[in-house]
Amino acid sequence: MSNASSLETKEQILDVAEHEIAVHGYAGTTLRNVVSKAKVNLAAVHYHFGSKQDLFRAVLSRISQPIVTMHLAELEDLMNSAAGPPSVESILKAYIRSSFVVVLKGKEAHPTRSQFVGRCRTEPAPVQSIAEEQFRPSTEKFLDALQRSLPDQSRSQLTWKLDLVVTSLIRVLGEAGKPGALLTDTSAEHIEEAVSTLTRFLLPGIENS
Amino acid sequence: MSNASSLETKEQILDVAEHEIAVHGYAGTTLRNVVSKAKVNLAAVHYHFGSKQDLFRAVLSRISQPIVTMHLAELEDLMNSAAGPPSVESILKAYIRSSFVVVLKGKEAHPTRSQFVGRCRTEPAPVQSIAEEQFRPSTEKFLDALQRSLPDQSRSQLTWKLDLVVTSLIRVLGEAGKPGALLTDTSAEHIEEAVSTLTRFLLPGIENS
DNA sequence: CAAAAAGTCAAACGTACGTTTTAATTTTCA
DNA sequence: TGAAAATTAAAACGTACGTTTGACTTTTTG
Repeated sequence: MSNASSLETKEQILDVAEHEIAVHGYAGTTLRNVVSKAKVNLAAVHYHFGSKQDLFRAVLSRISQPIVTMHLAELEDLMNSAAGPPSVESILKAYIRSSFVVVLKGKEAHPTRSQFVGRCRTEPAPVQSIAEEQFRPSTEKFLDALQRSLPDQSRSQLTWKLDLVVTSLIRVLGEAGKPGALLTDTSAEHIEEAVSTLTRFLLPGIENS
Repeated sequence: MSNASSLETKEQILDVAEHEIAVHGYAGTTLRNVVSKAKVNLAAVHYHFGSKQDLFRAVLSRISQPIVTMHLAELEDLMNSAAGPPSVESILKAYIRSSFVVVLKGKEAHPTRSQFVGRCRTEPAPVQSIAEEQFRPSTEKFLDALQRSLPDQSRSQLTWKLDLVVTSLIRVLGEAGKPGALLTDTSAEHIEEAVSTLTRFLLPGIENS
């Protein structure tokens, strides 16, 4: 069975790999660099994960699962809270807020996590499709919700609009802390303010035409 | 001196390198793969460009220089065409249109070029800053223009807003042709329509608050 | 408390990388 | 045309990669 020290090893590898892939990309990340910073043996990666690609999947799952779970729960709440379709603003805000909250939740990892997700969307074919797959359930549900509240807009119209919403929020999260960024601080008040600001920035474009 | 065949060699290397870096990223691109597809000798890369990083700079310059030149010219036109500051819509539309036109101009290369630029913005430190540097003159000028037309908004506000504009237009260009994308066709009419649509999507968020 | 299972470790596997070297070939131009 | 410059070519340089192996150590458990 597994013991505490093996769990520590696995988590240290995951932590360092997440950071390294976020900073250097998948191809730019070497296992030797990962195990060096994680202070574990090189063979531990293959013992615990099997291969570099499987390690990537494990890192991605650890990030995406809480996000998707949070998204679906928030959407469920929204659907049950009122009769009739919720407003576009409430859908958009729920999507943005839950993304921000779950990504920024961890004390330390936030720039790493959002850069990791952002990087996945521009990585070469195998990596990018693995990521898209993992997030698809939540984007599909939100697309459905938007479609119900905006029946006059075509599906493909809402598709590229939601895609730009995701693109924008990932950018904001990834740029957090840099000069001129929308998100300068990760305190609860600043997060909520950034959520409102980004919602206000994107909402009219989604509702119009 | 240089002759026709050496120019061909250089351009073939640039063409293939642009494509390979766009698809596989800088770290994921190998010179052996580049010279193989370009049908030139491995040593030709170092003879003509010096190193892998210098090759990257050359590829980036070939892409960024026409874009920046076009941007500055369009902005110049805009400033001279009317008395008083131009409308935010005209500034935004000029920026988006000129980006679309110059990137989509070449018959073949458009998915490659926009993916290349998009990738540069999320690449690790040396690569990303080289790209930011190359595009800074045009973004600075557009930021100044927006500031003049929106004096009530702070500089940092306009900074993240323009950053999201750039982020969005790169995403639209990079996703061109995929199902559900905003840009499905690269005919002149579709380009102009996409420019208008994206402008309409982003304009209210930039003007408000 | 041993036997078995789980985990760690150092070393080596073959492969591929960016770069350099040296020589052969082609192009330029007095 | 023939020496000089520019370009191409093949081979090797040292390094680093992902992965595998086999022995060693720790933990689990009947």
